[in-house]
Amino acid sequence: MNIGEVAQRAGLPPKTIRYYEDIGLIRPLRSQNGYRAFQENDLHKLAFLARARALGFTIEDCRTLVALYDDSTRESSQVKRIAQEHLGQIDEKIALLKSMRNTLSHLVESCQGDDMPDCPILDDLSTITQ
Amino acid sequence: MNIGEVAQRAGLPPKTIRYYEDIGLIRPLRSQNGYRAFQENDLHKLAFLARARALGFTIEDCRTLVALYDDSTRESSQVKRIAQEHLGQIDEKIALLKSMRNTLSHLVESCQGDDMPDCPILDDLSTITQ
DNA sequence: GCTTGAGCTTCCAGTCACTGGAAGGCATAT
DNA sequence: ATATGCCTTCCAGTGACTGGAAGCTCAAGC
Repeated sequence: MNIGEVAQRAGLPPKTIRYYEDIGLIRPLRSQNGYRAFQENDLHKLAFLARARALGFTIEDCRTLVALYDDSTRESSQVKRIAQEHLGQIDEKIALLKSMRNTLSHLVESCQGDDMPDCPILDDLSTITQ
Repeated sequence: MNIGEVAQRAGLPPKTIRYYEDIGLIRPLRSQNGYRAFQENDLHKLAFLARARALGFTIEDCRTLVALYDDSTRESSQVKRIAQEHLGQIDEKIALLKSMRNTLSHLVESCQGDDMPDCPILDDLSTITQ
């Protein structure tokens, strides 16, 4: 498979796949013409990466996960721990966004939104909070 | 005020304040010794920026908001519109994270997390979803 | 056989919003 | 005179790509 096909099937842009090779996440073979020659295994790894990234795992998480994926002697507890840590990070992000949402929606509600310059949003934002 | 004090009071690292000057968000005066000489107005703007960034507005949003802040002939509807758009983006991010959380927590629950290599998390991740 | 166009290659630069570190000047206290 | 701490600029790096240029390869059409 050339990069175009594998990109299609894994759901990643070719640029990203080249980047993943650059940083050592995958090591596709090369054809005689210099083209990358992807095997089934590469495709699965790339699909893996696409899905893990979509779930918000960092590239470094992915590096560990791919290594575990390749390692037949892994313990599933290792994978579970990484996933749980990530779940915790997602929860933190959600909490932060909810708090931001809360503050901002109060501000938006309090603003007239007319042709006058008075704006509680700007007033609040420029307040120094010691 | 020197940069250290203003950093303290606005709640931003000095490095970030210099960066904000670099990209033209603020234009502090200079003392004869070359130090930045911040006025009250600069302080308020920096507090504004700190808070807006903490609420997740992009730098470009901030640029617009600061311009409106400086513009006494602004209409509050302009500010409200930007805030509402941002609120929508926050909602999108929350929805995305919740969906990620959902998928991931199902995976985590289905994984034994023992010393065996079998791991539904890895199995799922490597599945090609057409 | 020649051309055209798509697809592939590498390499360099840019994105966003900082952050770290080096090298050196300035201010104040001892 | 020196030590310290704050200030300055400049350069480089982060994470995870993304865009674009210049050039090679391949398959199809004439």
